[in-house]
Amino acid sequence: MFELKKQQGGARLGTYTTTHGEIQTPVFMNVGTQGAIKGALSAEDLSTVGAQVLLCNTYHLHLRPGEETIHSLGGLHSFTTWDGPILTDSGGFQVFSLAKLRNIKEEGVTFNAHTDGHRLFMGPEESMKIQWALGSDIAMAFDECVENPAPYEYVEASINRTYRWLKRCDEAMQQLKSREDTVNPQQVLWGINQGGTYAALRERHMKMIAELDLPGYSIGGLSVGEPAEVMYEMIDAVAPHMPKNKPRYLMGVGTPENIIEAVARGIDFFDCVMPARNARHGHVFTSKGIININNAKYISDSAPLDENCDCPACRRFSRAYIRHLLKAGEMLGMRLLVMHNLYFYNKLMADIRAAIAEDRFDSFRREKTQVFSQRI
RNA sequence: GUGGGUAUAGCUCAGUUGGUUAGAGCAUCGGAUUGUGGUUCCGGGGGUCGAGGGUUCGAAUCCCUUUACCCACC
Repeated sequence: MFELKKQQGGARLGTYTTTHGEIQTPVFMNVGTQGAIKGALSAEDLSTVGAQVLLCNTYHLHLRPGEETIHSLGGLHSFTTWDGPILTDSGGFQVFSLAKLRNIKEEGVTFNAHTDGHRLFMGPEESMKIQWALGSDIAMAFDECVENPAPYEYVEASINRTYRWLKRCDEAMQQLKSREDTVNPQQVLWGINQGGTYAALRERHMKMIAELDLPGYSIGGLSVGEPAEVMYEMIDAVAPHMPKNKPRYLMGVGTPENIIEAVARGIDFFDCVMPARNARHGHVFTSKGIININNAKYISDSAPLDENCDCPACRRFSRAYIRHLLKAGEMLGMRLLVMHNLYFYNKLMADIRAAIAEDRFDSFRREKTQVFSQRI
């Protein structure tokens, strides 16, 4: 399923094949938590911004409209009309980030829904059942994302539990896929590495889950408040123990600089809410650095957001117009900004792939990490 | 013309029996955001309290004069 085509230093160029199409890696997965990218983007717009993969969320879609509804309508691909690859997150992170009162036990987690506060339970079997019903191409394991910082003893106990949960996820998925009403028989399960900011625990846990021989592995629980350097150290600790011929996914990351640095350390898959969320607040990624379109200096700026960008917003509209739309609360302002930022991220990944293919990733890395991080 | 009312930040308004450096919301300006609760969070700037005079240790607050606007009546 995953073909590693080339390596330059730590950076990898590959192709991951699903029944809904090939994914060229390194890749950025576009986050559409509730089945759509926030900012009024449709499945059609996903193609426009160069998206290869859509990421949806088990927990949110379970709350509404419910996985049974989506299953009865033929699964997420049919429901959203996005015919490309879809990855579903397991809900593990949402339990950690959204739920206030959560009670973690061996069976799973009891917590309060963020929508109306009702008590609900989710464990490995529940998460797999939902993701199976949704019919995503890649299902993520139900894991525990521990807080940062967390005591060593707690994290150690947690990775053991997350390992047991992973085995239960694997078994549940095998059983479910034998059912006649399976929407996506080719659905696969990826495992998630945890271990907080303890390199030794990260490494130990990675070795444990690698033995299960799953078709993909991810690193979770990072970019939750720790410095970027610590995150890079954790990747360096884990990556050497990830199977070489399988995709590697760094969950929830990150800034353009974070992504370039992680690619250099051997990561193939990324996802992050940052381009979309920041866009909604006027924070724009450009080829020359970061701008805040809310700033007064753009009030009569006739230039596009990024003169080197070919996205629908930049091809046609001025900074002044988009700033006005955002200030005036017109939905189009948000939509154009989200489209631009996602186009930028997907283009960034295409540029990274080209750089690796042409043996110039090192210079690309040196040149771009600085530029993309600066404010202009 | 007569009577009544109002006047405090760009806007809408609080402001206790007169008592620290006159506040809020919105607007404005800037920042934050990392496996997304879609208008969020944090911070900054901005006032001759309509004007002038008086009382008082001290006035946005009390008194007088005046100006503008609003309402009612003639």
